[in-house]
Amino acid sequence: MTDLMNSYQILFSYFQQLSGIAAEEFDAFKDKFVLQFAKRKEFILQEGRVCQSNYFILKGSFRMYQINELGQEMIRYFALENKFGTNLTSLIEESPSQEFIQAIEPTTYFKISRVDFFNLVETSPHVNKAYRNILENAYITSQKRIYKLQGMTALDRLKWLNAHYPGILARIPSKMIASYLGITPFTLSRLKSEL
Amino acid sequence: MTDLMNSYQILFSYFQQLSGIAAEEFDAFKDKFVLQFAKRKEFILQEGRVCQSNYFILKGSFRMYQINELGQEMIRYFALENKFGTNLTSLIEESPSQEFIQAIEPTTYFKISRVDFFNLVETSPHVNKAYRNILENAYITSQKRIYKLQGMTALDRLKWLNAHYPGILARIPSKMIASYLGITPFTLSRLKSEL
DNA sequence: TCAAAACATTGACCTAGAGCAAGAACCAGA
DNA sequence: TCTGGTTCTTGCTCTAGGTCAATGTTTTGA
Repeated sequence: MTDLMNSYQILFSYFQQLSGIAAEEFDAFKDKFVLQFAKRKEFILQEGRVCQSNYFILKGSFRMYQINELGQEMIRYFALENKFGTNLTSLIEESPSQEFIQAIEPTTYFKISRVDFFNLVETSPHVNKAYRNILENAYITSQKRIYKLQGMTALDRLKWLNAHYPGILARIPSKMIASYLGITPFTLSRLKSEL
Repeated sequence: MTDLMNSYQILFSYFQQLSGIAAEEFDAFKDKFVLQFAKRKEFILQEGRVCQSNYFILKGSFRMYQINELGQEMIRYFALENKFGTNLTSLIEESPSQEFIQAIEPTTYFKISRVDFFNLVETSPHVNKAYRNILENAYITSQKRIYKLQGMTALDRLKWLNAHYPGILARIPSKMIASYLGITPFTLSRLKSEL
């Protein structure tokens, strides 16, 4: 099936860039990655459940978010095309997730189970290297986020987001952007006119 | 030298717990870790320089912080005893650090160069595993921090810090705690009476 | 041991951004 | 293509936490 072949090609390119893996090695494990589809607003992971898989977005987007004591959604991350995304904390610790993962748009993605994934990390030096890279980047991204969110005004944070993820304001609903930035949709609406 | 031996013992325990490494393997590379001392307020890393080493605290503490456009210090992390601490972003990317690392108290620590460290990560599966664990925890900690800092009131953040790092309020100067929590020392002073 | 400097507290203000209500514009799906 | 429900905007008001100034309290290093 051409579509699946093509999707594997995209995943292969991803691994190859991060680790220089050879096609033969990739072919040997690629079937651990299962192609999946999610409708708009479909939940991939519910709060309270242990995250069982790692996901690689082919087309569409996921959002990772929590709901706090006051019932407000707090978005931590938008997983866009060509990115792995999961609740790493839950996946690593096998602890109940405090996050939801939800498709924002109709989304095509690969899914690999925790067991298979960490097996690959342990047995394939190339996957190990790619995982290390994913972790390192996840960490770096989250550090940047801490520094950007703290100490900047809401307007500056918005400008930063816009510069860093061009086009995201057009693609993702404003209320989700607001949640990601830690401001209310009201404030965001007012700030957009100042951009 | 007893002191050095003892310090290696502590580092060995650390690695052993995370990876189950054997004493022989540890002994083969332990001399890559060099014992160092820093005076109170001594800088370990200056902003703008590429971070060259990873550090393991034996006694004392480091703080990692940035200075923003308005000249305010923003503390990201307190490295206490028995923890690795460095500017991972700069160390990994070999990019100029945007952070300072400074000893808060007189501090005894191990230092290992980037080259030696990543060599060990590549060649020793046990160190690789320990590094993975460090990265995973760094990531998890920073995720928690994002969720705690956003959406909680300043008082709740303070309570969280106090519960999570018992005794830190007595040990670390208030103005640093305030900076870590993203509030002013004035606000912290007022909040402490509400604890 | 003690002076100078750094740190902490408190009071009186001020402001960025929240909350809420009401209405307008925009979809998604049937 | 229409329609009912989301989403977005805008005005008004309110509050958590910031700023600044004045004063008291620790630290520390010579």
